Amino acid sequence: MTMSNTGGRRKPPTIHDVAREAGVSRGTVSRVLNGGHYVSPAAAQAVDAAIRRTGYVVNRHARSLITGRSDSVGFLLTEPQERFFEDPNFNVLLRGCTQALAAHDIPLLMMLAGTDDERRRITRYITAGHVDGVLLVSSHSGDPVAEELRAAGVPLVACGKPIGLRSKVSYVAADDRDGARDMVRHLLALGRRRIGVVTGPLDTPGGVERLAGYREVLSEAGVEADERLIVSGDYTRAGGEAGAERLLAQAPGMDAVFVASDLMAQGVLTALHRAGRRVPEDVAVGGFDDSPAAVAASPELTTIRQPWDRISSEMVRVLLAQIGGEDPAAVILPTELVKRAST
Amino acid sequence: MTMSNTGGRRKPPTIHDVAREAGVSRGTVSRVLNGGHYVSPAAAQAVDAAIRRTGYVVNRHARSLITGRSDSVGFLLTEPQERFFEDPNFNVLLRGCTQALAAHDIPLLMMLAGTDDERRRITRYITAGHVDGVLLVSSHSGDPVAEELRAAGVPLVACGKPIGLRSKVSYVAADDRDGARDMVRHLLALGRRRIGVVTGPLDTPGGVERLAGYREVLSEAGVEADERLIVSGDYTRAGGEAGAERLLAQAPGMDAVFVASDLMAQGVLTALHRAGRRVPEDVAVGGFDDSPAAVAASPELTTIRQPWDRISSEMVRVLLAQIGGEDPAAVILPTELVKRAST
DNA sequence: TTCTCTACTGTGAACGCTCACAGAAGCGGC
DNA sequence: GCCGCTTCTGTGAGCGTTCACAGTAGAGAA
Repeated sequence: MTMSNTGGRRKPPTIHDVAREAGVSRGTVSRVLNGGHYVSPAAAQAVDAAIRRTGYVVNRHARSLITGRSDSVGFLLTEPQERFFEDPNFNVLLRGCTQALAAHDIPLLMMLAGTDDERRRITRYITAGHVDGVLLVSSHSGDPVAEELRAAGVPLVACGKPIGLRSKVSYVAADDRDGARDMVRHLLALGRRRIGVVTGPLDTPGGVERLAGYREVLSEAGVEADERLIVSGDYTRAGGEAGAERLLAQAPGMDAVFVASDLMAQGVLTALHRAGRRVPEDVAVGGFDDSPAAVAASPELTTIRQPWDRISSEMVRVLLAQIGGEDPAAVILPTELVKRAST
Repeated sequence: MTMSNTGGRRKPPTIHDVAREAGVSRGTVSRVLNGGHYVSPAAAQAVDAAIRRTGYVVNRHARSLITGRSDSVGFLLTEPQERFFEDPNFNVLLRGCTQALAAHDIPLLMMLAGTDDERRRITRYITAGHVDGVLLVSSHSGDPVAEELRAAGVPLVACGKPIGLRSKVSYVAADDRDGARDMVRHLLALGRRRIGVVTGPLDTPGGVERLAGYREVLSEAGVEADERLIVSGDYTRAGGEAGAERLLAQAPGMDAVFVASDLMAQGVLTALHRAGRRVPEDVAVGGFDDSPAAVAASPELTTIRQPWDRISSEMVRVLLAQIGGEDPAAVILPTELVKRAST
């Protein structure tokens, strides 16, 4: 009964083959596979050896069919994908989540819900139980998908604090407000007093929180607030450029700018350069993110580093806990001021 | 028999429920689900209605268990992940593949094989039949993983032409050589004659092919070859900078450079600027990729656009064909010259 | 009428696993 | 001896689907 090796794939060994090979029953093999409780050392060893000899790998479909779990997790990206897909942080996050899940032998399923059609398909897919939980990456949080999935009882962890949701949603986020405070304190320590800010979109938690941190520190320091020093941006390079121009027009005496993202900060640098302002001599510029854009800029950007590697591992940790039955949780992680040439 | 809606997930309807609801047998429902052949219009309609009423979604695990297919595909990234994860093209590719697969209702599983450990785990996972096929993104192609998977009979499509593989591997690639030819012809048409080149790594197909295109056009045009005009780079910004410096030292009379990637071209611009050469007046600079770096550069880069969206959709098409039993195939897609300010 | 062919439908078996349960074996205490 | 308890093992059932097969009904041909 020889079988050709080329072309077709050979039928893989089953738990039954392993049991026969090890001289035990299916049940015993299954117990070894799932933690090894109530198995004699001799049996466990025989099974391990048989698994190695036969090259057995568990059939996840058969397992899932009976357990009801899929042992897989969705990585869901909603809404304006362009913004994310150009964001290098997205890559770090994706990689971190994939690796953290791999350590638990859980595959990550990529899901994009840009259009309404996709959103419906994916919601259906998820609520049908094809994944055990969802890692949600959404920009304008307050996402309807999150609400819907939570209502269906799907374990869910968002990246960044969701705002305006009624149901309780787990999330992991960097401490945006504290990062902003650090940056503005740094600018104050350099002797700057007319500090402008280009915020992120104010329907995002990052936009709101970073601005709040800015206001807090200035008010603590007794610097009078000046709304002309505050403009809002959209996290794009062009938005940063436009924001800086507006600031220069409204508040020519500005001696520093806190920009809510590195990409926007690049635009700010361009605009300042064009206006003949030297950085950092005339105007100090602080970014946020510590993205590759920060070191690509000239001068290199002082910025706030978000702990993306920890964010991803925490997201996975919280999600798995929730799948295991624990309650939703929020995790806020500290940021770090990275000093470079622009301040 | 009411059931709490909050908290636990309700047990989903099965094909049996649908059959009962529609007044037909499981077999008929299954036939409707899988193409609807040999089903009367009346029955098909009744089943469709029942599916809608019950909110039935097929249990993929049960299906996979019996069909032996997983109806899922792996997106495998091997080796130096850093290079890829910083490459915006990676994002476009990932998104394109995800969407193209979604159209066939096939989930994409993210797989990273950076370390040897991961490589082993993933090879095992794949050959165990947990995915039906693999989309391979590998830098230094000639990848051992590709060979191993092909040997195991796993359908596989590589992004970019694999080199030095014994087994026959499908691939989809942009026409690197032709793109290079277009760029060099463009530089010649501008009257440039001392045209330098910063190549990609010469163990990658892109590195080899783009250099070949350069040589071809110059020899066709009767321009004498000068090895001092050729330096090799590594696709990084710093590598581009170093390459340009070497070119300026070896061939000061150079009036154009063809750079094998936009990121390197940014470095080239920096070096030229430092050396006091004006772009494009003194030295014209052509890039490759049309990445965001191309428009971020100043002056904006003339470059070669690779059709990433088509590359991803073709990869999926070829892979699905191969899963369907067709032979491995190679697809080469045309590139496009994008003229901007640097030439 | 009868036979054949096509279009359609229902049924049991099987996919590979886990789970619940029953039972065996060993041990100590009465 | 019997009992209970713990540790370990094997067995049958069943998860939700597809597939092969058997069977029915109706149309058309002989």
